[in-house]
Amino acid sequence: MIKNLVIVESPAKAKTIEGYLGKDFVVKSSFGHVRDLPKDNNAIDIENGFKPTYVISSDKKDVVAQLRKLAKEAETVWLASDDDREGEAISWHLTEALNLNDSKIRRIVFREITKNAILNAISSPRNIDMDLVNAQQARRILDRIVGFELSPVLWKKIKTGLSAGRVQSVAVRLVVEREREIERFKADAAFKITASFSVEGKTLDAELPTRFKTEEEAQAFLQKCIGAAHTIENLEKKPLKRSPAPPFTTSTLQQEASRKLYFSVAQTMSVAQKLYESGKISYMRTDSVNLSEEAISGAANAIQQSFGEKFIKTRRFKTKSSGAQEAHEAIRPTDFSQMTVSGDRNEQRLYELIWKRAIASQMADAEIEKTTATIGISTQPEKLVATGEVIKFEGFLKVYIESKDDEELQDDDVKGMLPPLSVGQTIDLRHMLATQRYSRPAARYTEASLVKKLEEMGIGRPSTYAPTISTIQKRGYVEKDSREGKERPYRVLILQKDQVSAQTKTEITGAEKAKLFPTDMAMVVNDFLVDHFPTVIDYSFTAKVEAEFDEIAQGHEEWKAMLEKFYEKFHKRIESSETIDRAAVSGARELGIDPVSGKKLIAKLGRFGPYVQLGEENPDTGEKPVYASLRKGQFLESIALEDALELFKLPRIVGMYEDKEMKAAIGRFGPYISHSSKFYSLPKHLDPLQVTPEEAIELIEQKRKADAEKLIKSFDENPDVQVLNGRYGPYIVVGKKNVKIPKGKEPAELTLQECLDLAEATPEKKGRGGFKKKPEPAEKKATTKKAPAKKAAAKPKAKK
DNA sequence: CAGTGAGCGAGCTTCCGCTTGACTT
Repeated sequence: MIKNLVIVESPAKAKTIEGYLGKDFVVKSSFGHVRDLPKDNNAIDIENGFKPTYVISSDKKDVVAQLRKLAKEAETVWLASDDDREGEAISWHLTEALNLNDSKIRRIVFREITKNAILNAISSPRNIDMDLVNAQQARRILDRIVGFELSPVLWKKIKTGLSAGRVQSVAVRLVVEREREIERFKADAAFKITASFSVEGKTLDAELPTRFKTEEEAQAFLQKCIGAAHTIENLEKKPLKRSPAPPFTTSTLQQEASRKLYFSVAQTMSVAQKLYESGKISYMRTDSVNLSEEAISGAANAIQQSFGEKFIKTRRFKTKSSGAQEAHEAIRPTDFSQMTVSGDRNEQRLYELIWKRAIASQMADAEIEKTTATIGISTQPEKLVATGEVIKFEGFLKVYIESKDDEELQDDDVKGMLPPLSVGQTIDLRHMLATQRYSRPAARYTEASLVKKLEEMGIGRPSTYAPTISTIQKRGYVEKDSREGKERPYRVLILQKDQVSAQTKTEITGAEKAKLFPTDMAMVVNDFLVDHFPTVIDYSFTAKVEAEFDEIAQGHEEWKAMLEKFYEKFHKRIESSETIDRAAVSGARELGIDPVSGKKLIAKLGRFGPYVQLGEENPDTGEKPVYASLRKGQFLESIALEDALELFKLPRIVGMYEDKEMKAAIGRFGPYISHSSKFYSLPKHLDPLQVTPEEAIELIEQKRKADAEKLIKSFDENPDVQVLNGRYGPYIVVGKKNVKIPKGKEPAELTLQECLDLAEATPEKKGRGGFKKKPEPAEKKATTKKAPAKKAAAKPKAKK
């Protein structure tokens, strides 16, 4: 018999809270939502006022059963899910799923996990706010309708398996539009003048505030500077203050961990999860920059201990993002006196980052003195400017400096101290440079900078940023990739010892590391959605519906009426999309005429990905077009005629070996040789266009030798079955399936039958993503070799 | 990692948001 059952969302939270409450309280977790719309297409009865059907999520059956049992025994059930829209809905779903009646339940909320906050909450329970619950239902149903009506349109018009949704489609759109912006971008160059002086053995660097458009102008300027005297005309000192950034939210943590530790957003979340579960940090999915009073005084104590009174300046930050629901604190250490933690290297590094950021947020401003020296040139009216900074008081800079994205970086970001100067002082020129500098296009998104952008637009939630980023990659819309840059020449003019000389140097431009690139599929799908469903893919769509959800939450609007209004227009668009011609959305583009054959070259997106087509079908002459797939790094929108023509040179027959052809081509994993249905990757030094038969044969024989060394056992009766030695120890291969060897079995003594049985007992790997699914007919033996293998088992499933 | 690129059309796919483990090739 228990007196009080408290239900929270997270098990780690439950553990902490149980410690705060007496033994009259049992604290359990719901592990998030326990009920949801079923996966099928009839979850919402649109005709009957969008009536939803809810089911207990399959992975929550046990949790709900356990909670139901405890709730039955308990006198009072305290529903303590998060203080936001989703949390309110979780509480409501719990009352439904656990059959709780109103007299037994109390709804309580708190926004920080501190003893005071919990006890306060217990002393002021309230009822479940049905307006807030309805706002959540409207959100859930709208997302389901958008996703489940839009995606099938894509299956019909573009490719099966594609997806669209309120959040992911906008994320893809951002990446697509950024790519096009970069594609359109034309860099313009200008000459920047810098000068280096010698002041009593020390160096003083200065710059001309204006730039010159042409080399001639820059040349003329340097010429005029020959023999000039340089004098300090003015010295100005200005005090500057810098303030620390607020403590981390999910999105800012992902950004900093990406910039400083090179973590992916998923990696950041999984490392943070471990820190949270071991009680070292507060909750990591939050949009709040707020710290509890207890945390602030904890930070102040730690600062006092390590740096002294002078460095303390407590602050209460306010959130800037409008969509924030602030159900939790900002991300912070649970114990500020712990500067480091145990755990693996990544946990330690992420913790340190969190500690520094949170501590710095409660530290004094940095005081800086900025000096600007103006340097006159006796032969010219133009002035050079040198700036330097001296830190007078470090303040928060002692522990933490926020990093910036590439696009925000300035060349002169790091400034040192100037040598001692006085007005009227003449200084010696070492050299003056006019360097050609190109403007840069907007930077491609990283995972983290895309999250930042989404958050600014109020799209997505802390719990979904990382999953959204991986969804758009899994669906084949976006690829995280690195590119080598290209060399670009630039001009430098040098004035030294009263002589002006010029030289051409080269710089690397356009190199990218772990950036997001849209695929051709993303381009085609995005254009289709923009054309036919402009509303839902509009950048302000989420903001608009959020405003309506707020109205519902306030009780000013009825949720069914809101959905009705939205659905009417949206569904009309879905219906009229039926008539769209498939061919019109293939992204076809004419590249030009092949100068050799005189045939037309077209690039388009097909069922198997982007390809180019040379020539056209002509029934009169019997002429047929030839096709070639685009390679990694090539795109429909940007591939040039000459690069496309190159594609037709591969695959190429290298020669014969054991009466079979050896073909060279480039595949998903790079260049390779194929021979008798087997593939052999080409090492870097072999070019698929140049590789000789001898080289190819050597490659095949080497690979065979290596494979033979891995082989433990094979069976003459069935060559599809082998026992091999792999990276993780011995395993069995049956056809294309890898099978684990159970403990206690000697790999060398396995019989064929044992292998087959083990393979049978191993479940199929359910991987999605590949477009090559070959469902085997269950009953009939289908051995038709020539027929396209597209027949699936015709086993009608009971529809519900 | 090939070859393919029309349309026929079985039966599959899909959303967002809240939470953790179970996976170990």
